[in-house]
Amino acid sequence: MKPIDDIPSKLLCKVNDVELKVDNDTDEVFVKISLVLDTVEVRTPIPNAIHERTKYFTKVLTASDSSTHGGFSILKRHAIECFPPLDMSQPTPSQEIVAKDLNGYEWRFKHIYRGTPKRHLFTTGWSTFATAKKLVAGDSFVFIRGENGESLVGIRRASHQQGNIPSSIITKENIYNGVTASVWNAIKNEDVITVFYKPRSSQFIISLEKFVDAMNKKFDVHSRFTMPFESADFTELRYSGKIVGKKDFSSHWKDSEWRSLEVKWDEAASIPRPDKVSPWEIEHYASPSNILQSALLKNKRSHDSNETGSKLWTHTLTRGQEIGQSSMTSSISVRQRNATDDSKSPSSWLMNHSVPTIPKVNSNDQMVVHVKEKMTTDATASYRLFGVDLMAEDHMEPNGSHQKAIDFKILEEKKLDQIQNLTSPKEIKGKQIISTGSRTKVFMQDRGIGRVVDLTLLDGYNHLINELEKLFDLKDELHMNNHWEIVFKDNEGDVMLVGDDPWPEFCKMVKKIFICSKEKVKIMELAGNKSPESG
Amino acid sequence: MKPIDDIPSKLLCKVNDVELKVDNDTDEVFVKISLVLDTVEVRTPIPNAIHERTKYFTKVLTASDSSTHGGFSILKRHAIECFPPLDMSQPTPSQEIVAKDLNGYEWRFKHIYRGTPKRHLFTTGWSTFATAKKLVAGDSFVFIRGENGESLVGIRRASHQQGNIPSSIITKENIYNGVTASVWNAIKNEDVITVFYKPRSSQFIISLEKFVDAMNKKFDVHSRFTMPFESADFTELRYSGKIVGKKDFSSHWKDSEWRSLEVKWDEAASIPRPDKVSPWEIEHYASPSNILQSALLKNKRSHDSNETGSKLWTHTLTRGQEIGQSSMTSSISVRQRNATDDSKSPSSWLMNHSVPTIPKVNSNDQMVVHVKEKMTTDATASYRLFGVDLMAEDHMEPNGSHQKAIDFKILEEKKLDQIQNLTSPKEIKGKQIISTGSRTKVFMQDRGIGRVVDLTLLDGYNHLINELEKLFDLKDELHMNNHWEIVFKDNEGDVMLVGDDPWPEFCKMVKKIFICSKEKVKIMELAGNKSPESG
DNA sequence: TTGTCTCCCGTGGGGAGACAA
DNA sequence: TTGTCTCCCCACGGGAGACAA
Repeated sequence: MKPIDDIPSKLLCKVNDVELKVDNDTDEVFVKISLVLDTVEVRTPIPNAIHERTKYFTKVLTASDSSTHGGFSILKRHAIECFPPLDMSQPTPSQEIVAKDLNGYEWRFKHIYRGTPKRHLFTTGWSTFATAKKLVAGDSFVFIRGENGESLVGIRRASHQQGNIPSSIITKENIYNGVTASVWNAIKNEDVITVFYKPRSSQFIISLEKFVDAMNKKFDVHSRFTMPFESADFTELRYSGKIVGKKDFSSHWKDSEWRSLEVKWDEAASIPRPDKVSPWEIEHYASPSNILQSALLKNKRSHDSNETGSKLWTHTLTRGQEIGQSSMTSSISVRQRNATDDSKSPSSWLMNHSVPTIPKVNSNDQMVVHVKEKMTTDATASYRLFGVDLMAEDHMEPNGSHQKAIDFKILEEKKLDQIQNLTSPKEIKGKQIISTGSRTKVFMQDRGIGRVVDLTLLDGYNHLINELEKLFDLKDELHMNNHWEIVFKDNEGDVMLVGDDPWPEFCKMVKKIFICSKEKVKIMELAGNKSPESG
Repeated sequence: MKPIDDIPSKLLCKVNDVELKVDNDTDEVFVKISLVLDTVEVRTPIPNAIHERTKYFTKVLTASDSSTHGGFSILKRHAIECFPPLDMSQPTPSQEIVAKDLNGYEWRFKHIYRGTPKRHLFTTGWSTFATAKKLVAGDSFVFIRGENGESLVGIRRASHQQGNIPSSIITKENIYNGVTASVWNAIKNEDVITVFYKPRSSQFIISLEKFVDAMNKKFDVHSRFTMPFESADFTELRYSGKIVGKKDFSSHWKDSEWRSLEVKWDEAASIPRPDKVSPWEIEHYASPSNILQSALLKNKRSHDSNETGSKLWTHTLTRGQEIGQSSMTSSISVRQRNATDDSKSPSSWLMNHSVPTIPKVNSNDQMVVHVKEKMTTDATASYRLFGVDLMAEDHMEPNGSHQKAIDFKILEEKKLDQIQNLTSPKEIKGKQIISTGSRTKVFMQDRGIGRVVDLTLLDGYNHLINELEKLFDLKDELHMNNHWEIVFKDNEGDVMLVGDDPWPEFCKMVKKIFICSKEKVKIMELAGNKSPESG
């Protein structure tokens, strides 16, 4: 039984059903998608209700908002747009705002207009909410005023924070076997394939349209491209690079285009970027007008091709790729966004801010269209669908105690699975060569976002420390040496103190650099809940 | 592909490896067991160390203990037995008690003797601990006084509290498929089968001896039996009942005895009981003298049958049964205990109270015997299988905690914990090593961060030891040689004691150096780990 | 001897205006 | 207009003896 040998690297599917879901613990949204192979008839579902224009606002939490002292500042225009008007004749007008979250729980906030100068605030009720949702500075608060009075609240976490902690008794191998076996069963029995899409982490379902487009583009070695990313504040960043290699990187999955393009980025970036990408993630490098044009074309076609839009390629995940590489590629919060993205449309807006709830998208179109709308919404928003995401383990560097649990997991799995051995030796070597000396990721404890240093531009440890202090705005803290420790993971996966090796040796073997506090953190759980700034 | 049809309902296996583990979040203990089908040869490990007498106590938390007001009352005899003596000449004698938990975290408690009448209390530090571990009334606190001053704390939760929450995106089908596929692969490839045993919830591994016994007992419909359970305060409860049905209840697994007996209980009970049981869970109803007799017989036989003791039946789990009923990890807390249980023997007491184990058996027997001895030790104590004291959820092992430290702590400590002892960036600057020659990594147990020594700059073992003491801030500890063992992995991957080879030879073959506690070395030998870093 | 209660008091945090970016 | 600070004050909870089981 080696189902992997008999499963093609991609499967043409139709969308059978889509369920929007919320993780009850984390408020993380995801979509459960049921797919059938394209040979099977798709059922025709009930038309959708009509989407109405919706008032809403979102605000990235400031340090004050998320601190334990006091409440939440509401921007004036947000208060006016989304809350019932206050009786301004009173000295300190106030009212109670009630709103439900994605789980259906009701939250009550005292909305008060006070202070000198006057401003809008949430006081009573806010800290309960912030504590319950474990909000920290940088996370976002979303408020949607319901037409019927039923308002909604939602959150969106800043950098990619920990999703689900995998049960410690479920190994990656197990999940992997489970997924492949499930897919195989679905193929054999013409059964549905149930998959999960998590925004910003799933990468295994691609809309057929997108896939075909990518195949037609014919990316060759040496050709230049751009790829959209998401910055810390959710805005789009676009980086350009050059394709330097093109092949099947997984021996298990022949003819898989998934991450088949090896790339070199033009410039350094503040966010981590993969060194292998899939054709559908990138665009040919073009002038802005070109981009606009191709966008328009694409938009047009998407309106015509309802049928194809409902079809998806399911990229079967590969052991070497997903399991082996996930730790490298994952923390990348890669949101591809198409230039055609109408970020002003309410539905896409909602998705972007993780308040998908309650499908208000309503059309009289048929299911295919309906699905397609939703899929497109997702696709437009992120261009990545899906995955049984072997997820949490993906995001290994960021902060917090949870993260640590995951780190252990990874280490453990490495030990068990000998992951390194599963990927082809060539691949490993190639990767080392590419990552050596040019771009090295740096992570700092309690900072969710990784940075990158180019060691080839530095001439020694002192220089490196200067650079790190600059990157993380540490002034002289690292040189002062009373709080931080600098360590690195080497090419053998060991974590070593920075400074023991000669500089050139260090540059050759360093994979990632970490800055950690020296302080013994006794209570990991508690420490993990505090915001970096307040702690 | 329907592997389920081709996997027998039970597999005869030998124990290949056992790893004690702790869930970092919950302090829940579990064991990772690697099994090989009985056809494969089992390797022969080194005999076991001697278990020493250990002082410990456990206390079920009262409402006052777990309330947010005030501290923790310590019974007088516990304080006297387990804490250093207080200076009773003072008006309110007090001291600080330091102890590590299974994760290696240190907890500090103020132990004070005060009030009228005088009593022993934990004050400062207790509430932090109780909060962090999320203790509630009814949970238990465990304290073990280490011989070397390194005391240990642990917890044991009262009723079966929820263990790992399965990730919302991993379906039961997926796990099920994963498990069956993994087992199938192991069968086909004669590979190891890795399973996880969780005390009080796993029921799929049974010692061969126990299984054969059960088969010989021939339980028939209408025959009466007793079955042991565990009450809320961890004491044994024994309920009797009658067998009312007997058949394969799972259509998937033919000839499976697993939960093949439908039963009716004699009386109502305060704890949930299953209505289907497996033959090895129950005993024929008998008078106490009969029980004693059969116990003696069994004990005798167990000494004769070294070979069979190391074999296990792995009951392949079935969809309806495992996935459905045990909900992945937790369910009815069925503790089998044999009437022969000598609950006065220290080991059984320890196990029952979640303080374990280290098999006190030392023998010069071979692996099979060794494994078997472990099994028998456990079996004698509780008749519950596996490994080294799996009884309690928070089972702790004085030496075992180190083991855990390794599995779970490595990265964490690397990042946060024990960093303080290490060199600082300042030191780094002045300490640039010129030689690019021989750099050898050194790792110390419970220190996450590796260091490097240059052996070419050293002229012998003594020098090396000096250097190691410097690197890890050990003063004279290595020379004192009462706690640490220095070992190395050589160019053939073997782990050897440092000092046996001539210095130049050593320099030629050493790959990595490890500093381990002597205890840990023993554990490694016991568990058969191949290198300190993995264990 | 030890579980619970009540009293005492310090800390932390929610709510307010001040102030400055 | 809105983010941060500081001040104020109260509630919560840790530490103590009282008291009773």
